[in-house]
Amino acid sequence: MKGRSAARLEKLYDILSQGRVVPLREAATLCDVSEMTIRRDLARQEGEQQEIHLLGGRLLLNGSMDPAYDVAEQQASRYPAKKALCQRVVEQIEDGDTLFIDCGSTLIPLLGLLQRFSELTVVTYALNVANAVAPLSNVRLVLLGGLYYPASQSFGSDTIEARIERLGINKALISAAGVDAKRGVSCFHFHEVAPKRAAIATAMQRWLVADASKIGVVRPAYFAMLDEFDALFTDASDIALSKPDQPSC
Amino acid sequence: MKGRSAARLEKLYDILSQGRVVPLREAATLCDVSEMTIRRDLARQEGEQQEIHLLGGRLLLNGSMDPAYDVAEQQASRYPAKKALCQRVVEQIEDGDTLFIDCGSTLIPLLGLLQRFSELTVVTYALNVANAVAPLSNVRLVLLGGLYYPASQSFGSDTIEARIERLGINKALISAAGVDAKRGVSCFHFHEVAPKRAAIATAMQRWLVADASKIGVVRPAYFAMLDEFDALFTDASDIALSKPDQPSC
DNA sequence: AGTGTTTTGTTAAAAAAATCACAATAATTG
DNA sequence: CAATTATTGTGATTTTTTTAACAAAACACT
Repeated sequence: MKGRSAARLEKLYDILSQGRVVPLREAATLCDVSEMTIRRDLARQEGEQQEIHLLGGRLLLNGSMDPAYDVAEQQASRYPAKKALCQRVVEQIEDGDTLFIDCGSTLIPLLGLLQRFSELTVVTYALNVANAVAPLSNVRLVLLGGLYYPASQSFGSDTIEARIERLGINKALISAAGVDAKRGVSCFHFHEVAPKRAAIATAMQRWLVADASKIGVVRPAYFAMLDEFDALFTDASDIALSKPDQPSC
Repeated sequence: MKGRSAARLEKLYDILSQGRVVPLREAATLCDVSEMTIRRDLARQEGEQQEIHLLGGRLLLNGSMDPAYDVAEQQASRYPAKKALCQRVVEQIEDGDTLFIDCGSTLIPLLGLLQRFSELTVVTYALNVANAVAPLSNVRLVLLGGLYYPASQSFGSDTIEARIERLGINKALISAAGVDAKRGVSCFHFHEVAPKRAAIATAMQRWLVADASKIGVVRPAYFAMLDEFDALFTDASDIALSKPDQPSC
């Protein structure tokens, strides 16, 4: 029936699960069959869930092949501005810091820059942030869990405030979807309010990071006023800040 | 000089480091240049360290592209066995269930099979489980956070027990690294004991899922005895089970 | 502005990979 | 053992990806 095919797939899976990428040629030689047979084996498994993928004549295991990435599109908007912002932010981070990192796309470019430090702790409630930080061996990761909200790729819970307050956070890096000098700082999703407020309340330093497109904008959920922050990182120049003493760049 | 090119590479790197695979087309659109330019960018980086690879018209980050693999080291991951196990397990799952899903590789093949249900809730403390479940729109995801342990891709915390006990878990799917009829069920990492025990204590049904390679094996951390489970899913036949009344297959 | 350099886009050619169709082989069954 | 069925290999076809070459545009510098 499918014994032969399954046996080959198992063999290939075992090799691939060691983090290797195997050319189709090698796979065929290894299993002592033709390339066509391997192709057919791979097509057969497609019934359930695609496990082994054939990409450019090479077999690889990695999942998440779906090009259904809305994250990339979001990042496309004002990406250079966000990147530049993050570069300025990272200069203010010190070795050994415990950082609270907010959800959203603004702070994503920062995470790759954390490799330069020898030791850090990152606290977050966002799944994409956790995934970007998890491979970094120099960063201790604390993920605040709860119910998953796909729209913001983050978690919410009624105990998240209490859990954040137990953590010794040095610097809270807060992002926002809207920043208005008079009305305050806002975001899209209400479940984000609790963790943001808790981080602001607990952290020794609170930094607001928002590119120019957020300035003067108001979103559904207010979570803070501007003067609750110690610094505002932005590439906008036209906002009247009420804190001239702190480095607002 | 290399400002333009480097900026694009950085941008792509940031997107790719979120575990995505980006088609060359999309990359070109995203950077607002032609595909050829992206190709040239990628060729340029080859001087230093090969970071972004182009495979079959898709960009991916993963390293170890060298096909110089040792055939000799074929460690059996027993993937087909695990997959077959999971297929038997999924048959016992019902629509609307709230499932606790343990960490490790045993239960990973199950997650893709959850698409066939119309509505489920998955509770887990494993990052890889969360990532596999997050894209499923029919599954409500609850991730129990804490400090991240890379070795098991899971989280640990001193409050995880209390948080699990608040959840109404229908079926707890527990995996193990060792199953011994006399000595009990064990795992590698001590931080896994608390969530496992809490799930066993809370859940209405407890299922142990372990392939044959785990039977008769003992690992550092015991977390339960065999008779604490309502069912044992395994492909081994030689273990003397103490529960003949329940469906042990 | 004008020259030389670098960067980029377009086109065409080459190479590689994926698909298809059919023959050959091996396994299964009555 | 013959007949049927399933599985596999080979070669041709189509598609896609990669490479190469050249022209246009942007940039730097005098």
